[in-house]
Amino acid sequence: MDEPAKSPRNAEATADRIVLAAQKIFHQKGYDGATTREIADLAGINLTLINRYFGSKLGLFEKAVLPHLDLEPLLKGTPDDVAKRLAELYVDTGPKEGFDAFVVLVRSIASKDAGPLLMARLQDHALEPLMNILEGPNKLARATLISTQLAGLVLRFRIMSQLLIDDHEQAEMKRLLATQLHTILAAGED
Amino acid sequence: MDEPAKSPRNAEATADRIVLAAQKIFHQKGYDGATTREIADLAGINLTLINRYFGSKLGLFEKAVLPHLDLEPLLKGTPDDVAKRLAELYVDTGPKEGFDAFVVLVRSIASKDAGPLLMARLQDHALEPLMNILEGPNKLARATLISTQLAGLVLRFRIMSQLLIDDHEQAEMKRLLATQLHTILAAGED
DNA sequence: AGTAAAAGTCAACAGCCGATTACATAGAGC
DNA sequence: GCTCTATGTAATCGGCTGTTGACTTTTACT
Repeated sequence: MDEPAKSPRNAEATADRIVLAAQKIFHQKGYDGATTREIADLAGINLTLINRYFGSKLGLFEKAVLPHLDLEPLLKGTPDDVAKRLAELYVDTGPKEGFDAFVVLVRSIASKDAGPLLMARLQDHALEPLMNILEGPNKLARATLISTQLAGLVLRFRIMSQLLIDDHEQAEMKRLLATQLHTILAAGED
Repeated sequence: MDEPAKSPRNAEATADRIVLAAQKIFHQKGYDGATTREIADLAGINLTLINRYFGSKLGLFEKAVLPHLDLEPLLKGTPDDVAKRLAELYVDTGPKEGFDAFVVLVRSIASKDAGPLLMARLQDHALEPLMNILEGPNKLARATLISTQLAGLVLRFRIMSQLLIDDHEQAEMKRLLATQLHTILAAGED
């Protein structure tokens, strides 16, 4: 049960531990709810190292969370592929452990400090990629309706996840969602 | 531009002023971001009256916000009516002034104190009413997909509302959304 | 071995927050 | 007019937060 032998005086490794701990705490409590002391404790490092390595709490947030707020990796393939992948991924009643940047987004959107950063990032790395894979007319309207549906699903299944769901209902939900997404994604196809 | 002549020593009127101010501040900053001092200043009353009349900040939140978190009034009429009404209401790029309980919800969902109250209330006064107006099978799945879409739209148009939208795109969005909602709402009709 | 820089530690500051206690004032009923 | 109570005010407490400056320890290099 010894400590993991904290490799001696390695700045890079220390910064990594801080980032890992920050992701976990930001995920659980959002930006405002997270405290630098709690992050430091979880990382097993001294509080002041956060400011030394990242300048400020907000600087740490930018390094630990913002880069992972990106929808693009999920949008490869045909409209069919994308619709099924998103349905499978976002209708998920599984355990909520780990780190999810979109959960952090919803839990931090009201923050005076982190909110503006999140909105700008979402614009460039969620709505834009979504518009770029669409064919046909009304790209903005269609991309918006998809992104809002996904945002709502994050809220429902990854934040308000206490309400359990029957397996059959869950399967039906995935089917309905995939159909809904496909309708919008393929609206411009022949 | 005088003050509204604070009627002398009227407890009920004072409590009302506090509620009004609380709604405005909670709307703007969410539960954690709002401070009792700011609410008291806006209401033009002494800070301690909040605790006297409502017990605590959370008590004020329960009286000022929770009762307005109710989807039922919007669900009257035929599926056609409901779909068009929701599309018109939730795809709205208008000014974000006033008080909207669903905005408060999204901005407070991460709060350790207010979060649980909001989740319970949403379950009883949003998902339940939605399920009750549905005919046919898979009520939970369909009601969930509608509620998540609406939640996402709140986030997009009432919180991340800085991005303006072309009139044509907005009209198209309403049309698409109404179709989408109607498909789910009327899934059990003949 | 000696030195200088990097890495880590310690103590504390200044500010804000919700809540409480004790005190002052006005109004209603007799 | 007096008193009791409801209403409003002032001062402050204890706690938490992000951040900073001064100090100590380790590592790398000559």
